[in-house]
Amino acid sequence: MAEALTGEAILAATEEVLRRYGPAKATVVDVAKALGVSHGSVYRHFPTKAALREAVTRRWLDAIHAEMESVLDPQASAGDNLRAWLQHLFDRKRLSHSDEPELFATFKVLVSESTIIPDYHLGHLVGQITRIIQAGVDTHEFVTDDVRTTAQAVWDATQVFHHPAHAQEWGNPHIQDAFDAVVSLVVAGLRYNRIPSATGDA
Amino acid sequence: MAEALTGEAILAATEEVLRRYGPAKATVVDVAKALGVSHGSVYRHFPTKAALREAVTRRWLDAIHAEMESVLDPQASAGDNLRAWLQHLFDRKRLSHSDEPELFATFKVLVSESTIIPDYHLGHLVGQITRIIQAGVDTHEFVTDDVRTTAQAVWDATQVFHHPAHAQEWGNPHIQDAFDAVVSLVVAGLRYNRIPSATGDA
DNA sequence: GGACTGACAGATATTGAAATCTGTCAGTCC
DNA sequence: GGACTGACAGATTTCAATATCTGTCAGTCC
Repeated sequence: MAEALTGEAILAATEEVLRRYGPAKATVVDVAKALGVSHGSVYRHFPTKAALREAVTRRWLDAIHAEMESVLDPQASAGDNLRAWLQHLFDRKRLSHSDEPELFATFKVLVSESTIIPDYHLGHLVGQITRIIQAGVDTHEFVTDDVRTTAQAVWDATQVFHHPAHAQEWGNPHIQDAFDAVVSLVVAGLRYNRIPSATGDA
Repeated sequence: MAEALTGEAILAATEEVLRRYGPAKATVVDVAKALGVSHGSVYRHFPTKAALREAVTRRWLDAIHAEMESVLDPQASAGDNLRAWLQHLFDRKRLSHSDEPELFATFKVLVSESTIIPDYHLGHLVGQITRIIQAGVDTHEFVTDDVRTTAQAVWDATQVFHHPAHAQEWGNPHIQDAFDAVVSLVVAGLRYNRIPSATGDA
């Protein structure tokens, strides 16, 4: 009858069902209904409901990763790049939270229920920060013993501005000031930062 | 018959009931039963169940505040004081989370269900950080335009190590390294940090 | 013959009736 | 007369019956 059922079509339908019903109520039966097929057919493309949800989540995160990649400007200083990158991530998350709260909550649940997805997301974004900092070290704008560890520290220090657990604080009218203060502190720290090693030397 | 029923006795009994039953199951009737009185008597001392819970929480937080105060060493440098203070807060929360997970979860719920308690706790601890940083500014160890804002930034940047939403990450074997990296970055930043003002001047 | 269906077993979620809890207050007891 | 009791109304929670969902697979249909 209609075109063959593809994984892509199932992902799109799943996203729509998640958007409409939310993560708690969206069922595989709903997805099948939306596609006009039996739910058994969905299991022909995805082994479990969890795998289906994970595939949708990964697709969504990949879009963010690509978008973040595009923020970087090879001409700009590392400090400016880092600030712009963090600002863009914060704006992206904050807007998503305020403008489409249900979708934001949906992906918050989807990300938290997987064990590998958070590592995937974190690894990718910390990798981008690592590259920004490495560029800064190359031009002697930044100083650090261990770029990777420092990148993780930048990520950790800015958790309040991207971790969904802190989303309610993003509505605070002074949140941009708080963001600027943290980023200034972090960027100032990158200009001369040594991580204490086990062999001594504070 | 027995001694008169005091607010203090009710608070102690409430803490015990919370410890035993958890925040979801602990009832005012349980507290009254533990004290051998009718639950109406409890309402003679606390207007609502919420007020009772809040009083217990405040007592618990006040103990932490006093303990944190005692960490400060007037002889030490501001950097060392800040590092020790943050380390102590982190250790305190991490130990509480691993050694008495139910009690930790209980107070996490109690703190989150109040509107004024989190502000109270945050205001007090950021106040302590403010004093540490001010001492550093006085000795020219630290540089900052706005001590209070910078103190808030230090608090925000270290949220991963004290906000209960991140408690699950505290079990990670490398968490102390992550802590050291963030604190080093922050302390390095304090040595020269200017918060961008609305009038320009990056 | 390979994509799809639909009935099925066990697991999970929903529902509403019954039980418990919160907060009040007239009354008891020293 | 002031601290305490206990019965009460309305709100919330519990629990078990009922319905729905997940994942499987033998069978259907182009």
